[in-house]
Amino acid sequence: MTETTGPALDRMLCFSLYSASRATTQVYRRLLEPWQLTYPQYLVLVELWDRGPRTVSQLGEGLGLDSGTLSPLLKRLEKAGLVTRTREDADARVVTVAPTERGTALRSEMSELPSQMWNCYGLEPDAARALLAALHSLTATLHADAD
Amino acid sequence: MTETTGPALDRMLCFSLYSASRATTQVYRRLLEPWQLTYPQYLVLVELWDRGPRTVSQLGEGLGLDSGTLSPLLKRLEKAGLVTRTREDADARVVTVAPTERGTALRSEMSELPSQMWNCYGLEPDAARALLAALHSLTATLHADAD
DNA sequence: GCGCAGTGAATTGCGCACAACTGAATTGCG
DNA sequence: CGCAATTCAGTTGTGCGCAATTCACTGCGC
Repeated sequence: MTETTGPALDRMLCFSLYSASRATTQVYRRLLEPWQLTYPQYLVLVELWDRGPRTVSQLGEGLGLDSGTLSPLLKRLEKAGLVTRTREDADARVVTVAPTERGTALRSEMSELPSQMWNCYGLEPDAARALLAALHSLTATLHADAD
Repeated sequence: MTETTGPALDRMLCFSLYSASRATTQVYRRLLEPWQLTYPQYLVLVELWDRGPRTVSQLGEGLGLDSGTLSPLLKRLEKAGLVTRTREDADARVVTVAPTERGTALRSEMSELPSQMWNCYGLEPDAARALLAALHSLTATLHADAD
């Protein structure tokens, strides 16, 4: 039988998401420690590896973050020598972010990371797919609510 | 057919959790606005309503937060007149947090909030239960991994 | 009683998130 | 062309998260 009573927080979906999300970033913190990267910084690199050079807006679109979060984060990645930030000639408002050679090299250095994470999750492929789909759908619904 | 390719971030469970979690707190931000409460502050109140006065450690246990997060947060709740913080006579290291009359009154004022959230999620009861269970299990697994 | 390891909360420092704002650059419209 | 509206990145300010440290207090052994 599934619990329908019990601690209030355990019945709140928001709290389950919040807890699960923080639990994953804690695992990432450990895995990313050798590269001195934070989890959001890693996400930016994943996006750059996956899609190539991106403007700040495009990164914001992909990650759901605004310039208030990205600008300082990208500055730190630049300082770490992992990305370059170049203002476009054609439109001087736009800054394009591209991985440096070192930034690109990390892709293969870190290639085991995703499978390490899946091991940590300990989910069957079907369960993983179902959870992924449920979360995408939920996020889409919530973003739609926001209008 | 389910996508097995596509944007890298969309295949990462961590990112789905991160996105979904931020999407829920954004909805909460809007719903909590009338009371000028943040989502973590609301969680503290829920815990106090559910379990009665709690020490800082107990709150930390329940929410998975440490004193570094809770101490300033509780100070803000105290300043807002929603909780009291009293150092125990029996053990002066311990601080007990209790809702004030106003803090308790909020419980009924905000009683519609949970169902409003469930409406936003737009999930069938079965789907909601399944998601909740999957997330609890995942969080437990990840916490176990951390050892 | 005295010292001392251990505990509980608070503080410090850093990096997100996010709202609000700024300022430069561009677009579009008359 | 001229200029107002828009766009893009960056800045500022607040509040988490979390590691590391501090500080007061407790309890234990002697």
